[in-house]
Amino acid sequence: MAIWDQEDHKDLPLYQRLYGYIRREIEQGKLKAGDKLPSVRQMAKEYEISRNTVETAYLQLLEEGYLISKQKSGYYVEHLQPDWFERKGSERGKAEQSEEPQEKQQDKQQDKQQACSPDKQGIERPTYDFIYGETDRDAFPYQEWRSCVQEAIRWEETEGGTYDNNVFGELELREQFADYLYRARGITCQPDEIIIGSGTQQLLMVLCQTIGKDKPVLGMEEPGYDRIRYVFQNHGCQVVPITLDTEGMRVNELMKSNAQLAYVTPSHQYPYGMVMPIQRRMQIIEWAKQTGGMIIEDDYDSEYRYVGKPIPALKGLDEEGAIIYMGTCSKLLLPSLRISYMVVPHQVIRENKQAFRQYLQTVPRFLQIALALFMKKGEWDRHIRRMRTRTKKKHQLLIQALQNELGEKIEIIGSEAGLHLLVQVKTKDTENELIQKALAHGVKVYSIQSYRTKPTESSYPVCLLGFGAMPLDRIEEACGALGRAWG
Amino acid sequence: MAIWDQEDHKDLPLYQRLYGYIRREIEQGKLKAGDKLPSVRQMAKEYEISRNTVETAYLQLLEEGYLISKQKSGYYVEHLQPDWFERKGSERGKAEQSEEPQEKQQDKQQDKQQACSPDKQGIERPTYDFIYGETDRDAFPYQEWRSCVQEAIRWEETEGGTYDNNVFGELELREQFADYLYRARGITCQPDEIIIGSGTQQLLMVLCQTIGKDKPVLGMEEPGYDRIRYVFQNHGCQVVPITLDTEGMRVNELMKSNAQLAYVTPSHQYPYGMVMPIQRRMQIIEWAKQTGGMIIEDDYDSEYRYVGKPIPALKGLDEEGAIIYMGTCSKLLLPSLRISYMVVPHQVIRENKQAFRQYLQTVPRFLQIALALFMKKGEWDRHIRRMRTRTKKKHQLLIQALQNELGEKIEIIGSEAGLHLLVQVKTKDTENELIQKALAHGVKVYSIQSYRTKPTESSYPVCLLGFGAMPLDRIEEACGALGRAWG
DNA sequence: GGGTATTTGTCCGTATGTATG
DNA sequence: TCATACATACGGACAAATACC
Repeated sequence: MAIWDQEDHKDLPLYQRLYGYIRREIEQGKLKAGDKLPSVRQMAKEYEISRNTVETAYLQLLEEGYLISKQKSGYYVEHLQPDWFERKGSERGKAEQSEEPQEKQQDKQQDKQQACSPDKQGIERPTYDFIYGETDRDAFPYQEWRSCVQEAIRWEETEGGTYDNNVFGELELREQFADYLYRARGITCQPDEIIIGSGTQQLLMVLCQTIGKDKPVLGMEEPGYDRIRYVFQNHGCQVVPITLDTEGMRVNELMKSNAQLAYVTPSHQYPYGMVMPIQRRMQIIEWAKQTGGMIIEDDYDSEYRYVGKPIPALKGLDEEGAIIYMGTCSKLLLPSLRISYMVVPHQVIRENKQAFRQYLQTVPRFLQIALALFMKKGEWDRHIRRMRTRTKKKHQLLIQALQNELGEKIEIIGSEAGLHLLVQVKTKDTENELIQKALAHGVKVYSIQSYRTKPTESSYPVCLLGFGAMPLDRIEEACGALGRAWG
Repeated sequence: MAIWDQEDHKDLPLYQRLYGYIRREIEQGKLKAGDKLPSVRQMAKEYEISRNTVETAYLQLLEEGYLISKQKSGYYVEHLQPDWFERKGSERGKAEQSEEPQEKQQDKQQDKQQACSPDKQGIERPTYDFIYGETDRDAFPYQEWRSCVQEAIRWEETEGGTYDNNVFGELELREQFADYLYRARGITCQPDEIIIGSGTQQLLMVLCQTIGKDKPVLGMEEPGYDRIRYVFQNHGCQVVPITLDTEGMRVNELMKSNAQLAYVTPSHQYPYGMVMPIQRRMQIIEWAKQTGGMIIEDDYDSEYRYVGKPIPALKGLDEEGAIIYMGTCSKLLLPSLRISYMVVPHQVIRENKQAFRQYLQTVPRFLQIALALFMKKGEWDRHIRRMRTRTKKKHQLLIQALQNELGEKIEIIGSEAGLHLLVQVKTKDTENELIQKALAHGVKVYSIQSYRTKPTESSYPVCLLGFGAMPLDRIEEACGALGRAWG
């Protein structure tokens, strides 16, 4: 692998990548005016590419004035006017500011409503929407899905007896989940420990109304997902915010609280994105052991990891049966499918069986069957692979584009996994101002204020950018607009 | 015969077989990271297939991250992440047995657990099952339903924008419900007063956590549906049982209680089946007016009425906005579809909008669209008529057969509507003995004990017979067996 | 160093069999 | 029976990358 190849788009033609590399070297001053480039033959040999490829790149640079060629001597870097790049940037900056005055009212309304996280009710559609929680519907294998659904309905018509109906969910699907969790997340569990439900909120409601009744104090990451917090609060739980450090939830704080339940996102904290390292994991399990508490692990994001090894679930370390694991199909398939699941330790199920059975299954049966078929046929695994490669590209491109456009002005937080990242902007603007400015340039980014129980003091404002639903080919444009908005 | 063809299923498409072959080669390490694959043309020539077939296979591998492509150079094997799908569930199969030899115990437990209503987990299937809550699947227009589902998925794929997602449910479906409620139930409401949810329990949970928070005392019919009562109780509501007379809930009792909420089934009380006459209806509305209380009207059964005029919903009389109406598709279509809805008065929605929005919609979107299509095409109305005549026949036959077989020994309660009736047996046997005797003759009938908060004193035992799912031509046989069991 | 032929990925339209209504 | 839609399979054409002389 060549040096100039590393960070670039793999799908560009060779000669263009080489061209881009050399151009950047020149623009960044690593190659100075008058420097001699390696000969075409040399370059070709070094990087094991054809001479013609090198030459095409050189010729393009020649045309654009980056190089000059001296006959029978070599290619040399041209003397550039010093402020050339700057001018290019500044002209663009001014051009597009005239767009503001339309949408202000709307957004003020929205702010009031924004007790809750991103609302999809927005009336006017921004040009670029970094929404979180939607998926890339183009990547979804609708064809296979349709055929699975068809097959499932047919199955229910002909073979689906009345009697197999199960409040925990269809056995076939629970078997598939158990198998997947073992293979991909390092969790060993039995199908009868799995409960299926239509969304994490709904499953948490069931938990609150069963095991949660005698555990009314919950420790939750601060900041953390508001829609989760509301569920607990609306059940009369006292939610104790536990702050974060770089390793995730501060278990020391948890220890000092009188919480009997803890809600954590160890694989990829929401929204900050840190991964809980092994020591901290041991520590929180130790907390559960000492206090008899239960841990709720929300693995909402697990399919998306881009660097390093996949992080096994916390649940994989659980030997005491103190962890309830929650997974979802919303991020991988379609959020509108409404299928989630949780793994509840045997003993907990046994002790609360009666309580769990009070609640009817909420996921349509044929849908469960359809998903089980989908998984059985390998479409699930296939889709994971597909989404991972697809999303990885977006992820890389987004980070690169952000750095190109805003460079030193921003810091990117939580960028190894998942479908979102945080951007901290080094500015005196408030978060709201940033969001408004972005919107004025047609870019919608999101606040994380509703994820906090207390407003932030100090430090620079932070915005959330979800890129799961953003088309690959619009990311650069979107970041360009963002650059103009904030630059 | 190609190599990659040997062991594979012959029925798979060519490109998928090639895809699977190459994938296995990579997973087994025969093709290593960085290896170059034969060019599309080479591969095509070698196996005598079209280039595009090869290309399709390569593209799929590309999407899923097994390969990377270098423009005009070739396809290469990607560096795989170490242990994502390595663990093929070999060990897992064995683990499953470690599970206690529980199956049998379970059922003994179950009898005790029957704090909850009929559980569909029963292992041995009785010859005749008067189960309640299932529908006649033979009557369901699967053909039309499949096509609606197909169309809905296709719609979501092509036109289903991200932005119309609505926590209350899809507008199209809410419009259809509003229209139906007006035509069939005498209810005038706006689509934006309707909230869709996956079952009455789930909708009640949302209610409990929103408007129910400051109304913690609920009056409920005694006896009444246990699964409803649990929801309220598990939310910390105090459930005050209000006894019945022949006109339904005794509103006088409700007046004397300090309830701020009342749960009623005025069209067809569950399980006793009486209809609340107009005077009583006025009375309960008056109660709401005086106390500022809210009424929850559960119209679970409304489509099935066999004698006299259809009874309009209580909600139709509501001028104060004090009634929340609940309807469901479980009884008419399939219970496993999990679609219900409620009509919440404008003012209540307004006052609690923020709270309602905390909860994501739980019914899959495509399913909502499918049902909306189903209704739009007139299939819903058609199906209602079909089911009504069909069920009416069953209903008449059942009553006649019961009287033939058991005549004076029994009294039939609540037999003008619905999908179930109660049979009171003039005997010294206990309810449990009756159920056991019936079961010994292959007939399963159900207890209503769990619907009471206090056990019955006095009077003869009562059993519940649901006939919605019982085939017409088996009713007489079933009653014959019941006659032998109890006669 | 230059020119040409070949290989390569990619995009296009088209024909066939099948399932559905 | 006919019409439609769809997945599958095929070959032509093009431009980029490479190989060869």
